[in-house]
Amino acid sequence: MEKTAANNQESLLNLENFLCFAIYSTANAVTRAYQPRLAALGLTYPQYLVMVVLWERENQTVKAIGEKLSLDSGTLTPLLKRLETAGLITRRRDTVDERQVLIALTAEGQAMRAKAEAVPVAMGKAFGCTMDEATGLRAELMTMRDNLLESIEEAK
Amino acid sequence: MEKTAANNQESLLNLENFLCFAIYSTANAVTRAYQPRLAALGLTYPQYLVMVVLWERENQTVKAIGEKLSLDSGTLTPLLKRLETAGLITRRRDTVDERQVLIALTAEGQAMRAKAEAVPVAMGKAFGCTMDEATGLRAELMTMRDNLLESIEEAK
DNA sequence: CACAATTTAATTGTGTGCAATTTAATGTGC
DNA sequence: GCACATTAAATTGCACACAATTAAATTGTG
Repeated sequence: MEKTAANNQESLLNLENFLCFAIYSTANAVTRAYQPRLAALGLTYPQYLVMVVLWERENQTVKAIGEKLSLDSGTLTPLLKRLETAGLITRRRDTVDERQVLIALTAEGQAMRAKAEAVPVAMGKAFGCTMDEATGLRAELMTMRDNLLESIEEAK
Repeated sequence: MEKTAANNQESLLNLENFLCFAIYSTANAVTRAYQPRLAALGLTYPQYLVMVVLWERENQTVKAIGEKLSLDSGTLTPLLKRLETAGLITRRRDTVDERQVLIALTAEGQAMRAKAEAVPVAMGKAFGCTMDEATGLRAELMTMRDNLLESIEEAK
C-alpha cells in the first residue's frame, strides 16, 4: 500500500471526508445546472434568487434582500444595477429614510414570474431525490448554515 | 392575509422551499467561516482545497486536480499561479506529454500540512452537527452533486 | 440642540467560477 | 505520413462574493 494514501486514511485532511467540500462542490453544480434554464430568462443564478425574493414582496430595501439571501451591498449593488439595466427592477431612494434604497419590479419583472414558475419544476428532476428527501436535506442545511453564521459572529 | 403572501404559500417560487438556496447559502457560509482560520495560513478556501488534494498525492496534473474538485483550467490556472507565487507549489510541463502541467509541493507547501491539520478540527464545532450527521449529509450531497453533473452532461 | 455613534449603500480591490475561445501537443483514420 | 480530430492549459470576458473603506443620513445621548 502506498505510504501517502495509508497516511491519509488516518488523516482528517482527506477530501473524501470533507463535508465542507460536499457543500461547496454541490453548490457549484447547482449554479451550473440552473444556468441553461435561467439563460433563457436572461438571468444568472444569484439574479434569479433576487427576483424570487422580489416576487414574494415588492418594494424591499437592499438590506432586506441582503438579509434574506445572506449577501451584502458589495454583492447586491452591482447585481441590482444589472437587473435595473435589464429593465426588470427599479431602484429609488426612500424619501422617508434616504439611507435606504427601495427595489421594485417593473411590469417586465412582474411578467417574468410566470415563466420562472417552470424553472423549479424542471430542476426538480435534476436533483434526483424525492420531495421528502429534499425537505429533510433543506432543513439540515439551513440549520447548519445558521450554526456557521453564528460561529462567524461569535468570532468577532 | 396579504394577497402576495397567500399566493406564495401555494407557489413553487418560494425561497423558503428552495433546496438549491439552502445549498447555495450554506456554501457561502462555509467559505466565510473558514476564512479567518485559513487567512492564518495565507490561503483562500479554494486554495485550501487544492492544497488538500496535493497533500493526498504529489505531482498531479491540472486536469486531475480539476476532476477531483470539479473545477476547470479557467479557475485553476490563475489560482495555481498564486500558489506558485506564494512559494507553496511548483508548475512544470510534463516532458513526456507536454500538453500537461504537473503540480508539485515545495518544502514550504509540504510543511504547511501540519498546521492545516488543525483546521478541520477547529471547524468541526462550527458546523454544529455530530460526526454521523456529517457523514450522512456528505453522502446525500455528493449523490445529489453527481446527479446534477449528470443532468448537465445529458443536456449537451 | 450639538455631536458622537450607528445605519445604509456604494465603492474599491482581490479572488474565484465558468463559458467560450485560443494555442500547442498528441491521437487517429485513411 | 499526413490531414483531421481530440486533448490539456491558458486566455478572455463577465458576474459574483466578500473584506475593507467611504459617504451620507439618521439615531442616541448628554
